[in-house]
Amino acid sequence: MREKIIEEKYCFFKDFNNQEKEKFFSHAKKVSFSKDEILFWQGDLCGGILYITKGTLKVYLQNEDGDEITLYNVEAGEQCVVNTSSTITSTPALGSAITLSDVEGYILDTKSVKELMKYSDIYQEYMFSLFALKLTSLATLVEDIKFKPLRDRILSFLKDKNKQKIEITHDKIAQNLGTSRVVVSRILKDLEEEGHVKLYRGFIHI
Amino acid sequence: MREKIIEEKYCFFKDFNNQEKEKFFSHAKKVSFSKDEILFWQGDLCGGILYITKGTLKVYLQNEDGDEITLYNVEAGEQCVVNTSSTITSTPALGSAITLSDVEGYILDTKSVKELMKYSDIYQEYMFSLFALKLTSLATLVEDIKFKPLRDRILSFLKDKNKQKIEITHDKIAQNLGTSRVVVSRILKDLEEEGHVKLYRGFIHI
DNA sequence: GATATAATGTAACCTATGTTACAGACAAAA
DNA sequence: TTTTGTCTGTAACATAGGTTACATTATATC
Repeated sequence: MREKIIEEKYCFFKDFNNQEKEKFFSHAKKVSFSKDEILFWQGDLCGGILYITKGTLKVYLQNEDGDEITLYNVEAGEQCVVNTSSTITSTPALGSAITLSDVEGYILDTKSVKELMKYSDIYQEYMFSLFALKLTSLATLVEDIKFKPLRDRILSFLKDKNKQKIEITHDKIAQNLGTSRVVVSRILKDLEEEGHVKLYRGFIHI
Repeated sequence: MREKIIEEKYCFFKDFNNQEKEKFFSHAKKVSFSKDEILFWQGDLCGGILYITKGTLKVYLQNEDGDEITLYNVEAGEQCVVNTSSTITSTPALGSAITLSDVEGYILDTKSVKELMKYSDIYQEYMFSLFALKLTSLATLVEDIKFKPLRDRILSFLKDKNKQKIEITHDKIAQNLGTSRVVVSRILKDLEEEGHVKLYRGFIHI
């Protein structure tokens, strides 16, 4: 049964009563995307909220020159705040979203989201905590970009993966942090010499 | 009658019915602060939301070295999202707030805020649109810091004031943008030579 | 294996921004 | 008027990060 996954992954679902669950599933539509698909562009209006059961997506900002910087990733059990914000206030998405892997999930359309919010205190509270959380993470991002040297940001980026072996290219890291590949390579080399990491083709060991 | 000011300044108040207004004013407490008072520090827990009827405050981030960067200002008729977020989710404030002038207003305590949110759809919707708005402004800030040259950020900063004569010191501008006074002076001089501004002691003409 | 493609290494360079240090100019207070 | 503090101007310098350009590997595909 598909629904099991949602119930396991999304914390607010555990607290839902049967009516709330019913309201959710009677309107949610099963969707799936393949890797590297754009879910929405900066400026688009989102018509619903995606609840991921499998896969990962990335939300990022882009300037005119095509330079980008990642705001955050979204995995199963998480809800994308840019998507949410655009959906419930009918405003343009402030960033773009792209799948980093094959993604499966359910989409709950705007109308149903609003109804469920009105009906369910639990759902509503979840929304607010989501906003609060992402607001904080954005503020932290501002602080990091402004005050942290790239070296530290790269190290944090790697350590946040919570893995020994991180499969990523220097180019991807550069994109995530909003800098260039050469700079990342240079700094990674330094970090290797200092013994913080060990570099291989396509992956990095901490 | 004091209440008039709130009703005029805050848009959600216009749509309130008498019961909603009653709920608000039966719990809101009149407060006033003098210039340069700290309302809360980064990390503090806010016990209520401030509704300003007079004056301006500034919300900013600070790193260990004391360097700071302004997130936004809040004026009469606006609600501070950092304050709001901390209050309704009982999480530490992600920035600090200081008054830029004498400030007057009403504080609605956490409990009353939550009750009013449950009771009033209008109030609730206002909250969400506030979050959405500030999320966007933070994302824009990230984009600006990362991709815009300081020159442009200074120009935008000045033009956003929507005045010919802007009374501000180079030092204040530097604090707002998270840079140093010398750099601001240098760039302002350039802007003056290009004919964009005219510099005086304590104020700037556009 | 041969070849093409992607990932990495590295050098040489440029520039915006930050830092330190000090001088002059103005304004308020005495 | 003198003094004191605040604001601005400017020079000289340091440096992190971005850019260009090209060589060198590793991996995948033929």
